[in-house]
Amino acid sequence: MIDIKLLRDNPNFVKEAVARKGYRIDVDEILKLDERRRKLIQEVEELRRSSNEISASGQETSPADRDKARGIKEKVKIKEKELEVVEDDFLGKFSQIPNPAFDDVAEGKNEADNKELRIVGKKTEFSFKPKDHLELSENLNLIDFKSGAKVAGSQFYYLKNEAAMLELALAHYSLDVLREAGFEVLFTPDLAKSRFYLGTGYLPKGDEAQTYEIKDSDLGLIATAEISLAGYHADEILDAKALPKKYAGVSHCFRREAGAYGKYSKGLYRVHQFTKVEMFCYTPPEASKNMHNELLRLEEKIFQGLGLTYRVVAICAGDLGSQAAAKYDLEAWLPGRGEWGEVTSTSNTTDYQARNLNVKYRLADGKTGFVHTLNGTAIAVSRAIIAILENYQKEDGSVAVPEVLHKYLSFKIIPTR
RNA sequence: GGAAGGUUGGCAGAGUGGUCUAAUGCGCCGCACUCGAAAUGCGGUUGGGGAGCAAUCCCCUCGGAGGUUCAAAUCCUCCACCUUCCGCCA
Repeated sequence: MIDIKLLRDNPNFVKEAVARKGYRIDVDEILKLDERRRKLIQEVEELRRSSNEISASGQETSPADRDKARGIKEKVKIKEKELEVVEDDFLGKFSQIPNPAFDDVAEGKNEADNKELRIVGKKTEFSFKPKDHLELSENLNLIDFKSGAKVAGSQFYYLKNEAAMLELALAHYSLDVLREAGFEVLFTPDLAKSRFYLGTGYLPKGDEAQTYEIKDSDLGLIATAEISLAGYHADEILDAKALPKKYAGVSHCFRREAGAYGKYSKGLYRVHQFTKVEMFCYTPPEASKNMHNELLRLEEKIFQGLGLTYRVVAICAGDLGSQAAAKYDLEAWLPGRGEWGEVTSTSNTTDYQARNLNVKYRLADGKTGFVHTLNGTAIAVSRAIIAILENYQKEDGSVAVPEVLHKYLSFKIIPTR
């Protein structure tokens, strides 16, 4: 959520920020609720004060005072109920106000208005007609969607043979890059309590349920390790000297992708389960912009290392979602479809997540404040596999393996069968 | 799955109904001493919220939610988590 003071002191800024992101929220209504809420708080507190006065005065209390205190308590109960209703209403609406986009984020309504910053590498050229990853993985016996569908449903799969080894190698490779960059490596839980999977991480526009929930429990399968890594320091006050904290979290990611059928819903591109190495950082507020650049730089380093062609896309205000103040995507060139496909995403969520999860830091003078949190994909393995298969395929149908992965694998080529 | 014991401020840890406005220690901040530092001494230091220009005042906060009482860290109920032991298991 945003800072409530920002809303009170500068409602017009908030209204503009909401409009820039394309959200429809009645800010004035929220302000009115806040006023009402504060008035009720004053009334409740005044009642409590007078009752405290009676019992905190000394030792035994007279029967008359006891009656009086009992009477006050009745009134408090009624007022508190009233306050609770207003408070819930207020909080529900207030927490929907999105994190304002930075000033330097481009205006725009949706994906179409995102801005290509640069292309790195050249679109792979072939002397033959390149196949898409579906055909390649079929021919090379790498992915079994049919059995995946039988056992778990459509858009589940078995990763087989060299592709399975490739998955491990890609994770290992990206972790080595991140360890060298000072990241602490964690395998996180693949499940989290609702407090963390709601509102923390991956939330699509719209209200479709995105998370798989565990029956009769408060747990859900995480859609990204961003959720488990953001929860890692929830309700903690971190020493300013210990910042920034940089984590590389490995997890499986589970997404229901409800209603997301379309052109690219076949194959590995959009699946219900995949492995991902996620970067997640906690920084002091003044350091988050630099860290965001650092995360983008690392994403590029990883993809450059793999020899893949990509472009960097700056996400416009209307496509940021509620949490991010700024966001960059990397899109890899996918010859099989002849288009760019999103492979990473890095966001600066400033103090928006930290306020929800109550993550603070303490300065040397004892003052505390909310940290900034940032996240970025190091490698979404399934999509990286698509990019490798489609870009490294050869005319005879075999696929070469990027050199940087050789040291993790016992093969340098995925041979034809 | 069974049994027992726990959860107190940044950390450790005392506190079993009434100045708890939470002892004490560590850490941290300020001041004094010092050329400077260490040591020492003195003072400060949970977090959140509300009123006020401010000084300041008030409310809440001892794992969470309810309850008993004029009064709850302390008593009762439920829940979560942690530790140890037994069983089972990779």
